[in-house]
Amino acid sequence: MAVQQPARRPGGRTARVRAAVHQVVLDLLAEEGWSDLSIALVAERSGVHQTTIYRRWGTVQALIDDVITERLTRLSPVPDTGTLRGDLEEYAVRLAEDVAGARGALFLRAAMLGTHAGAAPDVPPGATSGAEGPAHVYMLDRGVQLQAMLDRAAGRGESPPTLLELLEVVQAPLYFHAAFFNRPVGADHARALVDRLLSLPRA
Amino acid sequence: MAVQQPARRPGGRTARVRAAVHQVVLDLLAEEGWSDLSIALVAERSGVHQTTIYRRWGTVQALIDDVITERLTRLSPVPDTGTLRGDLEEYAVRLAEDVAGARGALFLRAAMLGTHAGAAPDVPPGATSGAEGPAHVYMLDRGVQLQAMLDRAAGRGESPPTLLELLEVVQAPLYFHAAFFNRPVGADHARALVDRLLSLPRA
DNA sequence: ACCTTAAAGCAAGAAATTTTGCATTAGGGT
DNA sequence: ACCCTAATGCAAAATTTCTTGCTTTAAGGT
Repeated sequence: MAVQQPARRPGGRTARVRAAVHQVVLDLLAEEGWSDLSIALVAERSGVHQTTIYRRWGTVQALIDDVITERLTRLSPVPDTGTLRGDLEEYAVRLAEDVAGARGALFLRAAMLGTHAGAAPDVPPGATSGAEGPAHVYMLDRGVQLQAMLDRAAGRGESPPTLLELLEVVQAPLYFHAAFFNRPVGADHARALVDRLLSLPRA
Repeated sequence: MAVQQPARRPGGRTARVRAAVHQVVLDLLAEEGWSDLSIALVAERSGVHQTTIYRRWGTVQALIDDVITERLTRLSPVPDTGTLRGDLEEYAVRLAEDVAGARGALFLRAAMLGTHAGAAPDVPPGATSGAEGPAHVYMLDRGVQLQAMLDRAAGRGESPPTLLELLEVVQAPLYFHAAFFNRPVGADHARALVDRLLSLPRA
């Protein structure tokens, strides 16, 4: 028989506590700002004891990272409209919206910091593996999904750009706007980026 | 006669203290990581008393921001090679180098966080003015410099891209690579971005 | 050289943040 | 239903972070 695992219990109360804490973190990120987010505050608002938060997440950074990762991962799936341009435009416009609001910028900043140097002391699940983690986990997942979207287009006989081109021409500018300027990016501009992408010289 | 100013004294010792602190922050950012940077540590290493750091900068964030801003501002000036392509390529390659190294990524992250919600309690100079500061100060300065570079090209009869295009097509991707993937960006790739920029349809 | 006082140093204390040992609650398997 | 124990709650203590009042040092002007 296999080695007896410590028998985790992710259900019931644990799940509720997790949800409550996550919710409060999201609220606080949105309303307060960024630096006013302390474990003490989250504990008070959520009714979850400080000790629990310290034991489960360890640091504010790890907590934020957990929240952000879940949030980003559960973001609306990549579109499948039937045409390459349709998919790209929907993706770009949605990304622009997500990332534009005051909330989006916060998420971006948080994501940028996340999952790097210090991992939580107690939580093995998403533990940072290597020293120089190549990227934020979210990016990898999303990359795979986007590649699938491009592959679908190729399967239909269209000639899609590469994933790198998509990231560089559409995603990077949107992130850039959100991160360094607080100005929102309109749907029209997002579509202009897609135009630019589609008019790149095909390899 | 004018109102008697408090008569600042930025010289001598003050300057030395500032330099010492800045140097230590740079070292710590480079060697340790990001989260291990505490005022206590900076004080100990620099030989400057904690109290001084608290009074001059107030928070770690403000301190980092000050260091980063100075560092970025003093970055090599925008090039002036005599041709648009030359300027752009030199700029792109240098930016890629600056931003690529382990240090560059840290700077980027720090800059991204900097100058937003909480300003230092005691330091009027670079105080965050509005509620929703449009961008990092550095970005504005650099934007002006880059615009001048583009204007020079226009003055020579070349037809340069807009500043927005330059930022979106060259700068954003470079930042994106540095921020979300730790992979360095080679000079060749940087130049490819310039090619892409220059082959955009002219307005 | 000699004042004046901004800026830095120092030490004590206040206020947070984080840890720890034990009691209590409630999953989840039998 | 019952048991075992992971997960949480609780309170006290340890630790770190930040503030405050006062003293000392040294710019920078005369």
